[in-house]
Amino acid sequence: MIALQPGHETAQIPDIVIRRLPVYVRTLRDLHERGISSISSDDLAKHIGVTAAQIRRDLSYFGKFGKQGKGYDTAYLAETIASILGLDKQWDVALAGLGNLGRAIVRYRGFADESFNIVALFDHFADRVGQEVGEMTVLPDDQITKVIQERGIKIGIVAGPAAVAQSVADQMIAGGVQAILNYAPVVLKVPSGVTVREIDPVSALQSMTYYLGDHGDSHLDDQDTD
Amino acid sequence: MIALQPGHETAQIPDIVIRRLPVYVRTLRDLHERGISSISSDDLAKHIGVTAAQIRRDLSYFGKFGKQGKGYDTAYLAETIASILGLDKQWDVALAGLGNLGRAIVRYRGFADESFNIVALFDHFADRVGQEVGEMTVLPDDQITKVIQERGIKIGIVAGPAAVAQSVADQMIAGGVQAILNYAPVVLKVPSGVTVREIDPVSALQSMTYYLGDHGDSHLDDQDTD
DNA sequence: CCATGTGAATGTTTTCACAGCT
DNA sequence: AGCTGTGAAAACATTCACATGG
Repeated sequence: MIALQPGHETAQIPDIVIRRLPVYVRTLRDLHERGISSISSDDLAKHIGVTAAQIRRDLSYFGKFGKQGKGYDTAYLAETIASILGLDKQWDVALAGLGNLGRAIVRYRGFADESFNIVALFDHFADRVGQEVGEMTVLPDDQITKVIQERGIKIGIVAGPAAVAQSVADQMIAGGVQAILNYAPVVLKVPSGVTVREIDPVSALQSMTYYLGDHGDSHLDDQDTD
Repeated sequence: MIALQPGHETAQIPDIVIRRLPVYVRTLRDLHERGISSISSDDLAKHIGVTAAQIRRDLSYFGKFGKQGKGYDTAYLAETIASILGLDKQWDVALAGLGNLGRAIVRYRGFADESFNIVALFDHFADRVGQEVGEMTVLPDDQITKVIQERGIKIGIVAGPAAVAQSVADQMIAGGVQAILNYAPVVLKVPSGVTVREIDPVSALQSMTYYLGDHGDSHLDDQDTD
């Protein structure tokens, strides 16, 4: 993790800015891989589908990364933002809930490639405990707190049904988890100091149907980042 | 779909409000099922994890649904909002991309329960074409436009890899799709009139790691609805 | 001359606070 | 007495527009 530049350490950075940074990293890495070593905020904005002013403003919270008249070095900026986010290390992740969704998440290679290793699996239901998934053994819920604490895991994924999601989250937090990715269709209550992001495809679909009616025109090119 | 009350037909309602409505519907239906027939904005806010003023303001875009001194009728409000969103009918959905993720989505019962039926499957890769998934035959990409048009499908799910996502989306849109749920880690370019919501768990995780560093305190109980 | 970084302006969203209805 | 619905205020986010530096 790099040091922020002087005058930036204490600024309170809006969460909405933080949520856009991963998309910048992904896009900049892609540009770099395609042989583009430098890019203006204008061109980057076109790739991402936001405004150039927004990119410049977002970056200004962290320092000065561009060269006037030239633009940004794609490789340097990608790895600088990645470092600000803490993506220059691998993070251990615990996952609870091994139904269809949980298994698909364990099989998914995208997390490991992007700084996250799922290293512990839990399930509420006895018939799943002891099963092997992705070379790991599924443990019972009552071990969540202990295992997370022992291994120093800071990130949890909740993939089980709504009815057990809060209890699982509570046990993860008791073990020291400070970030939860929640796939359950329920709003988790967490103490301050814990960040939650919801993955809610059903709500996403249900909100889009509004624009399929005879209401107002749709006209949004929404770029939700979750 | 119910008629909006007079004076509300033409108001331009913020998308951020629309995106919160599914959570209101879900919570109100749950309260109703648990035998709670009436609730104040204050109590509803506590259940959802937002402020009471926000709920009242959000609802005010659509009409007056409460009884002063009493609160809201849970069943009535749930079905009224559902109707505003267009959830009082089932919507046909086309899905492209039948890797692990796509198969998990087809198997997932949550969509069908919440107004969405996946009725057509497509894949770019020849070895998946012709396979049976969830009692449907996987069709090749070059049939996307035709089948969507013939069946009048308005909603698409893009579950394939980033490299083919834009091309698949373009073909869906050519067939008449106006709403896309995008699981691919790429920003889709779509014409005005088409709504896109991103499902991006990797970005969600990557943004939370920011708060696990020695930056500012985490303090957010984020309620992302996508 | 080009494109950043940023004050200032604008636009949007949330919250306050209370008049008014039941 | 309790709680809604909503003007007005405050907070927040985006965009403009330009001085500045390479």
